[in-house]
Formats: sequence, structure tokens, C-alpha cells
Amino acid sequence: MPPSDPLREQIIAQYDVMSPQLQQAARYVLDHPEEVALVSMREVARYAAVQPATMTRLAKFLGLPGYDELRAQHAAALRQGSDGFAAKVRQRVDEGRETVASDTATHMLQGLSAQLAKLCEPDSLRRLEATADRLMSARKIYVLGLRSCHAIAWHFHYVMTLLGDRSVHLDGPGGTGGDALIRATSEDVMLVISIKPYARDALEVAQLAKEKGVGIVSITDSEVSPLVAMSAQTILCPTESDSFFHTLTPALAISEVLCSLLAEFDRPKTLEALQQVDEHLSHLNTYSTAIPRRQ
Amino acid sequence: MPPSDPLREQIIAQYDVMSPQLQQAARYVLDHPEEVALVSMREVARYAAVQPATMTRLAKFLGLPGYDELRAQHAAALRQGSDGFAAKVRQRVDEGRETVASDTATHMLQGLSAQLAKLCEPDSLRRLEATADRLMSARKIYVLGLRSCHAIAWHFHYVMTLLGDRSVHLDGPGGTGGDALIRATSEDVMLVISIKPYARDALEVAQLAKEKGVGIVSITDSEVSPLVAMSAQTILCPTESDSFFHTLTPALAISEVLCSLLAEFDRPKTLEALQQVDEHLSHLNTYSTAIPRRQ
DNA sequence: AAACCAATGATCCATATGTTTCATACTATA
DNA sequence: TATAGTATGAAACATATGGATCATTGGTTT
Repeated sequence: MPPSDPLREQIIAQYDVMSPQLQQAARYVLDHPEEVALVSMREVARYAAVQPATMTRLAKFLGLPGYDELRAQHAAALRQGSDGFAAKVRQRVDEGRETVASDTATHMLQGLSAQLAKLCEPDSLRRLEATADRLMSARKIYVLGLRSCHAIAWHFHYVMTLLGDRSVHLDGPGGTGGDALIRATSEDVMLVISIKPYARDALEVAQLAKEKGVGIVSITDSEVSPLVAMSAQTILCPTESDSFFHTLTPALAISEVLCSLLAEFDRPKTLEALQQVDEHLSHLNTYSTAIPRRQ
Repeated sequence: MPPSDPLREQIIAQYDVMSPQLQQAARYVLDHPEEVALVSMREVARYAAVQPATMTRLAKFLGLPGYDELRAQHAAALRQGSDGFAAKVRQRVDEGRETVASDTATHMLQGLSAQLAKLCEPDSLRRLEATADRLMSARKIYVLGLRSCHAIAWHFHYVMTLLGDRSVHLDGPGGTGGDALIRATSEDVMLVISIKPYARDALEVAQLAKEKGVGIVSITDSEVSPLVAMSAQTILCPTESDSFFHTLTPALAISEVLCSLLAEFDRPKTLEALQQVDEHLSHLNTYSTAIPRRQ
């Protein structure tokens, strides 16, 4: 339990001034915060051997509008688990009161921030690692992401291009995207990115690859995504945002982490490859730091 | 998230034979187990966008006596999860260096999370809002992002495409990307995305547009980026990561927030446009939820 | 076309919930 | 001892909740 819970500290601080019954209630709340979040007030009162009204009185005593708020706070604490990082983010939400328009922005960004923090959970990390391992041992990496997931697939492929020539982006004009699979073998792996609603074409191409013996790994949004069943490894990314659209930011973050893990797997080779890219692009005069003069 | 939860596995196993509404409910339950434990059934139903009765039906479908049992099981999982989590963390600490890879991942993800949280600062929010305002009043929005920023530009354009036809992506085969600017006027705005190293072509096209009177807004990485000087509005995004590569996750997040602000500006129109898209794509049979059968 | 069936939505119901009110018991001060 | 003030318990209240019922829909089969 994180000791940095403001409500808990308040209860402890005011404990001495409480009446005996309030103390008994407060003590139970302190000792069993999960129960407060999970069961009804009357039940908590029964466990604490206290009248239901006492729980309400406790909440009011603490300056809260009612018992519901007390439970809500315990629920929030439980939701975030021991992830102190997300807790800090959440804390800021209540502080700031800004313009209406930037409220939307703030909510979205803080939500995304929390989602990324959550990706640090052991389960996600394990999946990341396993997927990276699978990709490392591949001869070729076919990257597939259609429609909304195109951006993620493209970027993953772009970064991988900087590291070598193992990556093949399954995307081409006139529906020729899948053609690169012609010479795919069982030594290869395909990274499929797809979120709800799942593009039919992506599923079909992935299925085709699988039947050719290509190993499938995926980034998708749910345990019941059709990709899960056909993948050797899957990384789950949240996509909810309080806007009209699903967010791809967590998916991109995952993709970038995967690239990093792959790059770090062989640092010397990575460094060499990057230097090579630098030289090549500087010869092509690709980059600039000044506003171009035009005549 | 404990992957070995019998109830979860049962839901996953039976997911395929559920009716669409049940699937929708089940999907939410799988993706948000904490909410099931913490809030009322009706609220869960609201979040999952299903009828309250559907939640009851889901519980019965799973062989449980009622929804209460479903919540009880999730509550139990959460209870043991909260103190089980600390144990897992401790375990990881004891294991020590065994998982170097997930250390990298954790660092990256937490760093990204912090960067997104930082974007909520007043200055960033002001810039976001100003940029969104500028984009709203535009006749056409030309979107330009080359090389590493292509993914961001593409995704912004993709989302804007769902909302209407104001967006034009400046990207084409054979170096024809800038051609769409032929009919650009001073009523139009160009959104340029570029980070260091700045692609020379992007700067040139932007400069060309500016000389045609097109308003420039940009997403870039520094106050001294060449884009700042030529832009009416600029949003700064961090790009540092402890990997070899610059991260584009914050830039994507910003782009998504911009899209949301634009969408929210005219909710009725947005909803109508999205519905239109839905119909169109469903007629094209674009999406699927099942693994495609192949013969 | 007709008839059936499962699936979904809308409505109603009994109950449990959080809160309030009121009466009683307790304690401290004069 | 009398009394004011508080703490506690019991009961009543409006409401929200989970569950059940019935009508409607949409797709299949005969």
C-alpha cells in the first residue's frame, strides 16, 4: 500500500479526535481499504461492527460530501494499484482548472500518459520481451498495418530500415501489398498491427502468411482480437480515448520500444548501421537546418 | 493483470459463440476487469455501450447465477491482485539483472508517459488551442511530414479524412507530393511536422506554400527549429528517448489531440460524417472480426 | 412467402443502498 | 443533581440497482 495516500493520512491524523464509533469505523477503513472500494457501505459497516450511519458520519467528518466519495477515492487508489506513477498523474487532474477547450486536451494527454505508464506492468513487459525475442531471430520481418494502423506499420518499418534490410513493409499501390510474401519462408516473422475495427484485408494477408509457415506476432487491442488466435506472440495496447477516435499513441509507443529492443540487441551493429545511414543521407543532402532560400 | 484467471479464460474461450451484443459486453469486461469490480452493473453497461440486461445475460451465459457473481469474481481477483502485485514487484527485484530488456522498456515507457504529462503545461495547451483554432478556420488543410514524420502526417490526414474532405496529404509517388499546392490559396493552412534532422524537402515545400500566402502551423521539436520562424503557430513536442532513435510518440499524441479538438468543434457534423464513413466502409465489407477462412 | 427462432430493446418490479431524521443514552459542567 | 451538548442507535425515506418480463426486430429455414 502506498503510504502517500492523502486520504489515508488525513484519517490517521484525525483519528485521535474521533468518537469511539468513528474510530472503530476509521480503523476498519484503514485496515481494509480494498473492502471499502469493493463492497457496499452497509456490508463494510457490518464487517466493522458499526451502524451504517456511522460510515456516512465518518465520510462527513472527513470533509467529504458523502460515503460515495470515500469509496470513490478508495476505488481510484485500487485501480491504479501500486503504480505510483499513474497516481501522480491522476492527482494533477483535480488540481488544474483551465479553459474549456484545453480541458479536452488535458484529459486526453493525461489519459495517454496513464496508459503508457500502465504498459509497464509485468504482463505487458513480458509480452514485449517475448515479441522482441521472436523478431530478433527472424530472417525477414514483414510488417503489416492497414488503414488506421498504417502509420504504425510504416514507422516501424522506417526505423527498421535504418538498422538493416530485414524489414519488408507489406504495402503497395494497386493492392500489391501482399506480393512481397511470395518468397516468405518459415524462417520469417510477420508483425501485424490491427485494432478494432479489424481490417479484413489485414487478417487475410496474415492468415495467408501463417499458412506459409511464417511466424505471426501482433500488436492489437484486446484478448479477443482475431489476431490473438493466429499469433505466436501478442502485445495488447489500449486504444480508448475520450475523443471520437481510438488512439494509436500507445501502439506507436510499443512499436518504438520494440525497435529499441531490437537495436539494443546488437549495439555495435546498430551503431555501424546508423553511421552508414548518416553518411548516405548527407551525401544526398537530405537534411537542412535553415529556412531554404528561394529565387 | 493475471493471465491465468479461469473466468477470463472462459470468456475468451466462449467469445466466438456469443451474440454480437454479448461480445461487446464481454470485450469490455475483459479489457476493464477493475471497472467490473468497482462500479455498478448499469454503469459498466453504459461504458460498454450495451443494455443493462445484456450484462445480466452475459453472466448467465457464462453459467453464473447472476451478474453479482461475475462482479464478485472480479472483486476477488482484484483483492488478491492488489497485494499480489507488490509480491511480484519484489520478486522482480530479487531476480535482479535477469530481465535487462524489460528495464529498457520500462524506462522508455515511463519516460514517454512523463513527456505526455508534461504536455499538459499551460504553455503547451495554449499552443495546442491556438493551432486548433487556426486549423478550424482553414478552407483546406495541407498536411506535410517527410521521412520519420511521415507516419504522423499520414495519420493526421487519415483521421481528418473521416471528418470531411478538407485535408490534403502532400505526399505522392515520384516526387509529386507538392503538386497539390497548385491551387492553394491564402485561405488555406498547412500543417507541417518535422523534427531534427529537418528534411530539406519539407522545409522547401513549406516555404513555397508560405510564399503563396498559405498559413503555416507546425509540430516540431525545438524553439530553434527552422519551422518556428516560418509558422504562425507552433507546437513543441519532446523527442528524446533513451534509445538510439528520437521518439515520435509525443508528436502523435499532439496530432491526435488536434484531431479531437477539430472534431469536437462541430460535434453534430462530426457524428454525421462518422456515420457516413461507417456506412460506406460496411458496404465495402472493409472490416471483419473473425479469422478469415481460406480455401 | 410463411413461420420460426434467437437476439435485442424497453419496461416494470422487488430489493438493497446511502442518507436523513428522530429518539435515546451518555458525559461533562454548573 | 440538573442540564446542555454530544454520541449513538433505530427507523423511515427516496433512490438506484439487479433481475425478470414482454414486445419487436432481423435473419433462417421450410
